[in-house]
Amino acid sequence: MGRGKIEIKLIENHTNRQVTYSKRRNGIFKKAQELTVLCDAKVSLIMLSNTGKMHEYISPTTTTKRMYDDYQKTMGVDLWSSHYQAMKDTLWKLKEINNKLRREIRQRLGHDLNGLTHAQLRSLEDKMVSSVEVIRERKYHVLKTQTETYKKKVKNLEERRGNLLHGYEVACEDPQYGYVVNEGEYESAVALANGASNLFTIHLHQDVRDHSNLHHHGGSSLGSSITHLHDLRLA
Amino acid sequence: MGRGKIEIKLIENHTNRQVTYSKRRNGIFKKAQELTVLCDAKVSLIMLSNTGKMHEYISPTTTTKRMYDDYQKTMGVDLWSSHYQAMKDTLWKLKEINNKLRREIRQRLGHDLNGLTHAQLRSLEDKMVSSVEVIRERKYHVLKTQTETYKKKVKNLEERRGNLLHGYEVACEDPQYGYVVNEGEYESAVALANGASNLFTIHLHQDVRDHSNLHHHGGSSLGSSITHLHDLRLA
DNA sequence: ACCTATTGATAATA
DNA sequence: TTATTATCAATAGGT
Repeated sequence: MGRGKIEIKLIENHTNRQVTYSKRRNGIFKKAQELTVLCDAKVSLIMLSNTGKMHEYISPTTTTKRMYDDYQKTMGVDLWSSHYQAMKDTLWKLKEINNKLRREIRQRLGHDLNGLTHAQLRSLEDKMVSSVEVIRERKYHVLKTQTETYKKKVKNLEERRGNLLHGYEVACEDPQYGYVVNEGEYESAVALANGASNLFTIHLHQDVRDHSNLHHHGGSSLGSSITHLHDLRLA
Repeated sequence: MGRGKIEIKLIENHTNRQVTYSKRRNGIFKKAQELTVLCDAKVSLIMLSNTGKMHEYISPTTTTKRMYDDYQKTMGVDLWSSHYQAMKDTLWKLKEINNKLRREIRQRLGHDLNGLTHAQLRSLEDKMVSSVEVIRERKYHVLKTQTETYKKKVKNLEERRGNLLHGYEVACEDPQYGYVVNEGEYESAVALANGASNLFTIHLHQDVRDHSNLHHHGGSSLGSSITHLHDLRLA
């Protein structure tokens, strides 16, 4: 249909191909819309040109997602199963690991010991005892370090105070002054020492879907009677 | 186009509608195929009649899944994210919990203690010590129970043996006979006692996708030049 | 984009 | 369902 029949084979001329694509695409869109109305059918039509432009028609009575969901049901082949399966597997493995970890912790808390034999209990006890030893050592270490740090701070402050007093040659004998300075610095030191516990925080970050590279420009050369036409460009 | 132009509105006559659907459907399929060839385009066309019959055309150079994937990328909105999001969330939470559990275990093993303050270490130590106490008690309990079970077994066997000897009034003084019986039962008893540890097994089961309710019948009234046409019926 | 000769699609009918 | 065919619709090539 045209000024001469054409063979159904790739149109070599690039411009010609573009024009034909555009014309025929609109033709198919119109036919899809007519079928939707005439026969109460639901149509999902997605077209991707060789230049990367994407266009779709979807019947107003449905959505693209629903159409593909129906398609999946009908085909019996789960289009997304490959996506799903890996995730399901991961999920399952994580759950399994999780349960094992929980059990281990419970046992180390002294619960859930019913299933363990005497030998297992003995082994567990030994491990716990040696772990307690490590913890105890660490505790002493922390205590010692903290004390030393504090001592150093105090010593340093005393020195600074001495220098101050000496440098200005001020015979300020009021003991309250020095005391206040000391106390102030002491409070800071303690706050600093305790503040270290704030480091004990788990920092989490979640990857977020990238929504850039989306070019969506609507429009259609068809009449206003045709709605639900989307003109999209591949990123 | 036909013996008279028609308004684009629902065809009331059921039979007429069916006929028109069938004809126009094939027309669109043909045009989709022509577009694919002429313009090197990729087309995914899914049609669902009001009678529940589903038909699709997909360009030979691609697959329905790939078209849908591309479509999603272009739209930026992940159409199946609703399916996945819950799963993704669960996955993330599990990972988080997992990490916390691991950390807790490591700390209870005496590792990773660097971030803990003296107070935290002290608390951990106390918990561990009391847990060890529970484990120790359990250990003794198991030992005691096992011993008692064994004692009972032995006693029971001795009684049975006595009854046997007495019942048959056999003056079998051969000490090896009784010894053998005893030993055999002893082995069983020990095996039974140790066998309890086999109960310490986690039973796992995974749900499997249901693939029933699939009706797939191919075919198309178009010529052999049009391939990749599927005629499907909704389950 | 628009035009129009020509081919292609199809509504009515059998 | 399938075939025919008079008509209308789509479009190839040119502006």
